Amino acid sequence: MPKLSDAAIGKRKDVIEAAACELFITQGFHAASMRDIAKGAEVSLGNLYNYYPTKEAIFESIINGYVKVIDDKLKSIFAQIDEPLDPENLRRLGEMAGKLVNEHSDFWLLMYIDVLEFQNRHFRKMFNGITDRFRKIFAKQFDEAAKRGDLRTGVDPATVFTTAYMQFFNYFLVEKLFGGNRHLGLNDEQALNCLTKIFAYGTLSEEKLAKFKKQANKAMV
Amino acid sequence: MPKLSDAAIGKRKDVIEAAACELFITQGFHAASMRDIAKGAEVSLGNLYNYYPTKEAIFESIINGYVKVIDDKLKSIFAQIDEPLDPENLRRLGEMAGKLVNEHSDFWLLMYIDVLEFQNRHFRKMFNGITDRFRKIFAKQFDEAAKRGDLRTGVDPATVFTTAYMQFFNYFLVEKLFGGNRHLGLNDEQALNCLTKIFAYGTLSEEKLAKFKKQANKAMV
DNA sequence: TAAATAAAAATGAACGTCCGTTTTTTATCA
DNA sequence: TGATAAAAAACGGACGTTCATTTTTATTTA
Repeated sequence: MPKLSDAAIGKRKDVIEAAACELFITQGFHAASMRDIAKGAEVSLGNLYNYYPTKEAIFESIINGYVKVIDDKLKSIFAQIDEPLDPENLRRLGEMAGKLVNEHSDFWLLMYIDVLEFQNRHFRKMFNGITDRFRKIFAKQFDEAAKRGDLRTGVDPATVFTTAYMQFFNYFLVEKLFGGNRHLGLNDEQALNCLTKIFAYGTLSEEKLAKFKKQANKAMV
Repeated sequence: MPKLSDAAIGKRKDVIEAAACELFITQGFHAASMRDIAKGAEVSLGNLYNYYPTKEAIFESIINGYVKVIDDKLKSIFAQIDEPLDPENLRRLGEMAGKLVNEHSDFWLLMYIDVLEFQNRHFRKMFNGITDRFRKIFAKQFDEAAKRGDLRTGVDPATVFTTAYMQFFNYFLVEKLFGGNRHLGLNDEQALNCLTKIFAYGTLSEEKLAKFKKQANKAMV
């Protein structure tokens, strides 16, 4: 048999990784067996080793692929946010965080596996210097907001944005994976409004808030 | 051999659970073997089954014990907070959350095991109705704060408090378990100040804030 | 065009080890 | 001695990985 095309190999790997991921996130890394992965991917046990040297290599490949997917989604989210400190945009950030969590909760389950079984070796970089990354992404907007005096004195826009970002993700993760079940006593819509409000009032200057109140939609205020 | 005293049995169980916990949190539930648990506890493999019917029973016993410990610590934390919406007290809540996370990160690792391998069966109750629990705990204070007009209009004190509570824990968990390493670009002290500030400004009425500013310590404003 | 070739891919049995649990044996002390 | 605890041995099965073998198919040859 001649060598398979890269595309064919890639396709097969996708099938294997989909099966493996499903097992990893439902039972953990060690509890998922190579036999079950093979069965799920409709590949023979031995053939798995033509595609990956070890079980851990499958795990790593899944993560690397997923990190790219999520990174891209995040980039597209940030690209949609022209004015990161505007309450309406903050709220949209929250909305999109919710969508991401609900559509890709696997990603965070893999992260918990990594925390537990690999000391978060594969995901550490996601949190490292996250504030500075936001500072770069929104450098222009943060700068202009500061010049305009949009922010309360002593408030660093990048830190605030990161805090809001983390809070949104944490809210939806608790709801989705930890059995929160309306843990704030609100539905998602209301919770988003509430969180956005806290961050808006918590970080914007009185002048900016006044401006915003004028044009705000009712649900927000 | 005569029957062991309950105290002796309890002591032995503590040793077994300590060894098991150590293994669970470093490698996950399935990767930790009964043989290693026995070795760690200096008990024979077979003898483990005189104390626990199954491996999962060990896990459950660890969790039940830990939940009690953490619940007690939380209760004592809340007992120290006479005025939950006062910025200084919010900050102290954050401090104590940090201490709890750093001293008992095992607890959250066990929670991640539970999320992964048991759909969070054993921990769900921790998040269920958490806001309403705070509403009860601080019923008097929230009521009086509302009467005094301490809060911005439309802000529910219990929700706000829960939000702050979650944010503090999440901050320290990211730092401790997810490789955050000053992910807000601040040290813990500064991060606490920043988070407290956001929540204070985000939720307190202008009058209350003015009052607070007068007597605030410098670091906070 | 059809058969032969050969390298790659796929297979599944086999390996040695370890798993959770059970059973049997031994030790202990009123 | 007799009940109980502890240790040891044994159980069947599952684990990740290896490997000799078979199957597959693009290319070469006739």
